[in-house]
Amino acid sequence: MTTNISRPRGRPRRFDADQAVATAQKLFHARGYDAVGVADVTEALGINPPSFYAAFGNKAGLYSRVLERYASTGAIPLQDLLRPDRPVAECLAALLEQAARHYAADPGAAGCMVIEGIRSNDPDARQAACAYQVAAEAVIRDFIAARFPEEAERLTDFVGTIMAGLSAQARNGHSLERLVATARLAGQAVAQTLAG
Amino acid sequence: MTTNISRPRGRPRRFDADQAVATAQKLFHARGYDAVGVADVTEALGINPPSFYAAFGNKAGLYSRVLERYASTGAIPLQDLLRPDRPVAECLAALLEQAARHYAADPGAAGCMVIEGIRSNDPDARQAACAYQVAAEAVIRDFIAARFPEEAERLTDFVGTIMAGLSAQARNGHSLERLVATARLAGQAVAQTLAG
DNA sequence: GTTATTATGTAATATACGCTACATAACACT
DNA sequence: AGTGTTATGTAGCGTATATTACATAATAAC
Repeated sequence: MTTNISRPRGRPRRFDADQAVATAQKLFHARGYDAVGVADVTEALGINPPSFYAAFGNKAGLYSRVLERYASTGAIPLQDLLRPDRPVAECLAALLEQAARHYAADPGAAGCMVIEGIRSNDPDARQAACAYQVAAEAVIRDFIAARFPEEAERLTDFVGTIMAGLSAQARNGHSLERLVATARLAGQAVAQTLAG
Repeated sequence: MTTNISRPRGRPRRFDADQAVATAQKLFHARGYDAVGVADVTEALGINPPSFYAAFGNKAGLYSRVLERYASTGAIPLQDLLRPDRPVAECLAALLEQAARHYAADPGAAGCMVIEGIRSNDPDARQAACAYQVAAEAVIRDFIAARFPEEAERLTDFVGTIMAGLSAQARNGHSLERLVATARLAGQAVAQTLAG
C-alpha cells in the first residue's frame, strides 16, 4: 500500500485550482471584489466560464477561497505579533506598524483585502469579509483583555479604526513612510493610554 | 421695475431640483454611489428617466450636485472648528470628536459621504469625491502649518487616517459612544504630539 | 472496448443598468 | 390664436455582467 493519491475519475482539470485562487487574489486585492468581473478572472487564467463555475461555484465562492488564502498567507500574522510574553502596548504598536507596511507593500494591491472587502456591494462578499474582520477583532480584544480588561473594548476599537484608516490611506496612494509615521503616532497613543 | 423672477419659458418642471438633490443625497449617503441606481432615484422622486437626465445630465452630474450640497450643509464645518484663536490641539480634538458624532448621526447614512465616495468604482464619482477630500485636507494642513509647520504633514495624515477609520467604523455599525471614545483617544495623541 | 464520470469549449441567456428617441403636453411671448 | 421653447411619458436601445445549456473531449473503472 502506498501513499499514492488516486487520481479522481473523469476528465482532469486543465488548470491548477490553488494557483487560480492565487491569481484571483491579486485581482481582487488590486481592484476590489466589485470591480473584478468573472471575465477578468477567466481571461487571466486562460479558461472559459464553465470551467470557472465547475471549480468554484460562483464568483462569491472564489472570493471565499481567496479570503481563506489571504488569511493564511497574505494577512498580518496576529498570532506572531500579539505575544503574551511582551508588553501589550509594544505588541499593539508593532501590529499597527506592521499593518502600515503590509498595506503599502504591493503597489498593485492597496490596503487590507478584508477591510476593503467589507465595502463591497455584494452581500455575500461583504458577509464573507466581515467574518474575517470579526475574528481578527476578537483576537485583538482577547489579547488586550487578558491584561487590561477595562481597556479592551476602547483600545480594540482604536486599533481597528487605525487599521481601517491606514487601509483607506494606502488605497488613496499614501507612501509607506507616511503610513508608518501615522502608525507610530497611533502606537504612542496606545502606549500612553496603557501607561496612564 | 420689480424684482420679480420671470418664470422661464417652456413647460415648467413638475419637481423641485434642489429637493431632488436632497433626496438623492440621502440615497447616496445611505447606500453609496455604486449601489444607488438611476431607477432608485427616479422612483424616489416620482419622475421618469428623461426628466432626470434633462435636469442633471447624468448620474455623475447628480452626484456632483449632491456633493456640493453635502459640503455646504451636511459636512463638518471645518472653518468653525479650526479657529486661529484657539490651541491647535484643542481644535483638532474637537474636529475628530465632531467627525465621530457626525458619522454616527444618521443611522441610515453611515460614514462620511466624501470619504466613502472615494471608494466608488465609477471614475467620475471617485474624482469628484476626491476633489473635496483634497480640499478638506489642505484646510487642515494649512491650519496646522500656520503654527506647527514641522508637524503639519504628519498630523494631517494622522487626522485624515482617523477620520477615514471613523467613517469606516460608522459604516460598520459602531455606536456613537464607541466612535467618540476612539476620537477622544486620538485627540489625546494629537495633544501629546504637539505638547512634546 | 465499453461505460460512467468529470471537465472543457462554444454559444447563448437572463438580467440590470445607464441612457435616449420620439411624440406630446404645458408654458411664455407675440 | 399661433409659435417657439422646455419638460414629460412611453418605450426602448446598447452594453456589461453573472451564469448556464449542450455537445464533446478526456479520464478511471469494468
